[in-house]
Amino acid sequence: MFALTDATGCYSAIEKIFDPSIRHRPVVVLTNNDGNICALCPIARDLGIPKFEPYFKVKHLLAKHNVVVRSSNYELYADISQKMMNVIARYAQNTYVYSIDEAFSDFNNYDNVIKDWYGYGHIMRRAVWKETRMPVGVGFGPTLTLAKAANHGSKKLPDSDGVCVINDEYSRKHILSQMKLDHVWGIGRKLSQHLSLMGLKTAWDLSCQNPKAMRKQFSVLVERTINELNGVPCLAWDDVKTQKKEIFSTRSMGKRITCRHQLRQALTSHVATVARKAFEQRTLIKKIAIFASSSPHDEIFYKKSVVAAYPAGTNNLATLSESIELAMKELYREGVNYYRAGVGAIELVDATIIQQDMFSPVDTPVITECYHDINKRFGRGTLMIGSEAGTKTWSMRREFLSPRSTTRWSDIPKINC
DNA sequence: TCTGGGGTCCTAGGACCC
DNA sequence: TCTGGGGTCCTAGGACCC
Repeated sequence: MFALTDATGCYSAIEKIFDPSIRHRPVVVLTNNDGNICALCPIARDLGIPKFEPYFKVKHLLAKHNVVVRSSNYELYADISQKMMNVIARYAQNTYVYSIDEAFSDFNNYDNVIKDWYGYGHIMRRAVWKETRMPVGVGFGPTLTLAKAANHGSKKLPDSDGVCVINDEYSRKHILSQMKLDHVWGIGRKLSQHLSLMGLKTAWDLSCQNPKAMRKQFSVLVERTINELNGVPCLAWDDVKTQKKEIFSTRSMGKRITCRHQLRQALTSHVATVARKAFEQRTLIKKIAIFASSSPHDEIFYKKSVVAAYPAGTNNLATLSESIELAMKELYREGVNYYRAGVGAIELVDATIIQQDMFSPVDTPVITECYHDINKRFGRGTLMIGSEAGTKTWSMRREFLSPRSTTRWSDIPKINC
């Protein structure tokens, strides 16, 4: 048996933890740069506020309903998420954190021990609430896809109270036949359009299709999904956390960049982020892509990307920054209003097994290690590449940022008696 | 007249996830 | 005026190998 535990309106729920005055009010959270709405609390959802709408388009609607608006506060969310995951991890032999607000639990050896999954789900749910004040839904199923479906049911079904279990034919049909096709894990917009043309409407309809025939018509992914919906496991997760195969850092600008110096500053700060993440997971970079563009909503869309290669692999920030300098020659055009820029490591190799190259200079890892060590001890930005220094006038807009209550001494909550 | 059969690696693009 | 930021996997097609 597997379980999926998932927070309800995660970001908006976290905003409510440290601000009791908004607990009974509708709350929405915006994406980076205050662009779109990316999370709503149940009260806001019931008011009919749309998700993934540009903020400027729904501003009037939010004002009308007196909705509380917050900017994304990832520092706070990441910390609360970790606390939540620690509680969840206590209740199964294996846990896999799938995203910031959801985790799979593996109960393979518990089948003879736990008789009442429904009751067990409520124990987990109460523990998370008591220790972190996060509301979660729990779904149980014999495959990961069915656990996902049950979790969906735990929030959407009218007769559910936060826990849903698929453990027999009756419960499987009951939940799948009330679940829309595009809510199935692995079925996105395009596929559900195709499938609905074939007359399929619900997850149950999909599960009744012939997997082999669907593989021919679509792909192996659809075949797997159908099998999973029928209780035949096809998906698994790795026991150990695997290294990332790509690492990207990219942002849109709070204020457009037009000058060369600022674009270089933004790119240098992105490459520093990528280098740090690569170092943390102990990989070397063999190829990076450096890119910059105007906004796709602009009349003339400018987009350019440059790839730099390091045959021997590197995580040396100075080496990487030199590539930024070179790329600038190709990326920068006078008169372009840069809206977005970023850097992505697109080829990574394990740093613990290094293939030497006769023709490339050998990196001195000591400097890189010291650099990261100092920044870790004294805070990010203590050391940086020169071209990153200075005021970042383009940095993202976060007008409605809440305090980082659990990670900054200056933001610690105060209680006035 | 008839022109093999098996494989790998790479890339671009698309679809999906949160 | 103002529209997120990450990731993964699969497929098809081309180049190349013996």
